[in-house]
Amino acid sequence: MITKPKGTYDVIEKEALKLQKINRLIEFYCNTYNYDFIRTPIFESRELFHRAVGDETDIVTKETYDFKDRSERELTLRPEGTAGVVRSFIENKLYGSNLPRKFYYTGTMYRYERPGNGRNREFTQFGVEILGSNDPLIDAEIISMPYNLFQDLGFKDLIVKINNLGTKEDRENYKRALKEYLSPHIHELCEDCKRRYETNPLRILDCKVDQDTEILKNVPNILDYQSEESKTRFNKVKEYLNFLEVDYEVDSKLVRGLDYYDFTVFEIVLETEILGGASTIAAGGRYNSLVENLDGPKTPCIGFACGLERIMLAMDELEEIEKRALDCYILYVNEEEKLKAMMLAQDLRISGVSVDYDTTGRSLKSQFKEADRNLARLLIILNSEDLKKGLINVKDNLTKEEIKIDENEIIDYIVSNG
RNA sequence: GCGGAAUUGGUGAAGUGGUUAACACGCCGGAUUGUGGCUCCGGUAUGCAUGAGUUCGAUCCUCAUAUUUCGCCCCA
Repeated sequence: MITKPKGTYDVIEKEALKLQKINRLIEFYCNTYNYDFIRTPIFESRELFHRAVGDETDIVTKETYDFKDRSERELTLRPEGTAGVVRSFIENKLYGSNLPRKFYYTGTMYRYERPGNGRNREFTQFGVEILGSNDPLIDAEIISMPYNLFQDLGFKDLIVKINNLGTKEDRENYKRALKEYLSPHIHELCEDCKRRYETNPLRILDCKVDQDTEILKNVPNILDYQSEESKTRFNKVKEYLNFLEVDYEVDSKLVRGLDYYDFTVFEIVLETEILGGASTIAAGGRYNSLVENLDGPKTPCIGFACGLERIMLAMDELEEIEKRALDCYILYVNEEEKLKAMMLAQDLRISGVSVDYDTTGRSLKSQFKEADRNLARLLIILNSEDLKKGLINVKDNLTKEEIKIDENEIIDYIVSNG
């Protein structure tokens, strides 16, 4: 038997219902927020991700699916969605007018990592990118949008964590102060942090091992190392979030794994047993230098991405999603009736009524069961005797009332009662 | 990339080194000679993740592989 590749999964049955529900809600929300749909390639040139996500990030150094095509082009399966959107924005010269551009997408992303609960090698992200506005109001809006959407889905225990990374200069200043503070304590840190001290000191902040030590508790605060302008900006974002009634907490140790972020960064966390260690369901931030770094004009941007698999997992805690109900199920026994069932189904379907009937040779009893499994509202029970008189039996599957309808009026009757 | 656990039908699962692998749900058929969802009866794994080994004999022991899962790392 051929099995699915490691870290992939099939969306079927209950999962399919959950995904459809999420997708409908996403579509609805993005319309109300006036976000335009965008689709970009699943694979891009390798260089794009190296330059956008960052050469030294874990995502690029050890998690990408890289391959060469038959013409030796170096390609990479996208590990995230922002780079492709920004590339498209630049390549199609969308920066000329109509700023800001607001895009949303859903699509599969690929990261070669250890699969587990809420982590897959092929996974789906819903994301939004707003290019061309540096207004703190946009920061607040892009945080409140998924926040509202998740609440609408039924999630209660949402925690929004925000932080301000400031400008590149701010971060350089802070890194210097951080290293200065940590240098006498290096030997007390965990092995990973010793390495991070040189490569990416900011990441020490959210280390799980050293988190509770005195050293990290008294670490300098990134918010104290920012310019007045940066601080003012952050205060505006928080003020707007208050107005939008987003319940947030400032987490000065929140740093993100992608290099392109500056100023506002945020995570939306869902506290639930089901998700275990994978409780961040959406995350994003501002990336004001990325367009420029990818050879476009200087354009301030912000975006977020949300992992649909994690949401689907967490939805198990919510009430059951009901299956799509069928308007009508046709039951028959003999060949003559079967032919009639087929033709009736065709006429009804053309009229916009959802209809089905058995094609496996089931007994009449089983056909009733099958109708119930499909949550059929009306049953058409064909009967040769009545058919000869031009009559068709229609049974209401709720009230169990059955009536005989003239063959010529059947379509109208079903359409108006279905 | 490192360490732990798991893998029996459509599903939930019990079980044993030796004839026909419990039980339940589901599904299919019948009782009900064309109107069901209750009841009763019957059927439903030539196989216990895959491959190899030990053995007279393995689903059960050993090893390898795959997948899943928990923690680390990282992230959505």
